[in-house]
Amino acid sequence: MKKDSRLSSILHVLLHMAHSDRSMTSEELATFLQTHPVVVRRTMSGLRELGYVRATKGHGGGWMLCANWQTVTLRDIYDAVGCPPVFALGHRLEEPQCLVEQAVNEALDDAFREAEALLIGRLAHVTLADLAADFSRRCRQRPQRRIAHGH
Amino acid sequence: MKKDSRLSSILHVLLHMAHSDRSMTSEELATFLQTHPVVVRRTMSGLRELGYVRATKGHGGGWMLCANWQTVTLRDIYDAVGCPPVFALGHRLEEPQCLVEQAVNEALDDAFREAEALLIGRLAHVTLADLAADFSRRCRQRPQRRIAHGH
DNA sequence: TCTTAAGTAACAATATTTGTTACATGAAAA
DNA sequence: TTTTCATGTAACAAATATTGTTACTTAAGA
Repeated sequence: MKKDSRLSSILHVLLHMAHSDRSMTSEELATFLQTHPVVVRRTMSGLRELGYVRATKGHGGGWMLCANWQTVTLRDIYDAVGCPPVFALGHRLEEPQCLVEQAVNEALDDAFREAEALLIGRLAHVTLADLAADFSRRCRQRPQRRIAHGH
Repeated sequence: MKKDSRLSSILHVLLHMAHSDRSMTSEELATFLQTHPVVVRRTMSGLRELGYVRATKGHGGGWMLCANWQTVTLRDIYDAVGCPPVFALGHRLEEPQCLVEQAVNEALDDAFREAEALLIGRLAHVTLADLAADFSRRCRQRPQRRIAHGH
């Protein structure tokens, strides 16, 4: 299954915007992501509606941050891009008639619910400022990662 | 992203097989899943290779359980179907050159790793016997779920 | 008025799971 | 021995979701 990279992409461009004092066009941001400007506008639209960024048209226009860097968390950004499904695993039917299938689904859903709660909770405890500080810290402490890093 | 339902499907048919004392054909199992017999053979092949089930050809043939119901866990079945990716969320690039993107990816991966470890750990603590017992318990304790259940 | 840049709809490309067909292999029954 | 049944597997089609692209509109500034 193709993975949804909108959260990762948006966080990437937000950090770049934080290091710029002027507005940046969709084309500039698309260069960071090696993608198409329309993809940037589409993905950023959720953040604009929630007031985390502002877009202006015409000469000198583009995208400006207006989120509170200290209070907005990765979970807020996850919500802003539309709360995409977390798991690639699922059920054949959501509301099966078969009792056996109901039992299997509920047993699996127990585990899925816990894992999702953990993940979202972790995202909710990282602010954009934390992420930026983490970026700076990584650069200072682990410069060797600039060359190559495993996955 | 389309969700992978192989784990759910396989557990479903395994529970049905547990309630049968004869071998069952791919066609019978496919009826439970409302799918095609070839899908059953394809998905079961991993379990066959690991010795959790045995398939016999010809008249009276089909699939027979030979897993230790007390020791084989949902995690073993997850492995048997090929350890499909857990998350629908991911990164645009796995090994980006951009330092910002590296920092974002690693921050997200920390959360993903924890959530995946929790999920897999939960699956590893549920044996097939547990699941069967849970099924029986659900039937006894919550018969109203037979009619409808939310999701 | 012209140029720049976002907003958006519509559609193509891409990737993954699922569904299907076709054919080979093997085992049991007739 | 031939027929029938059932799995094994490759190849391909269908369905679905994300990503990429084009075309056009709206709006702001030079």
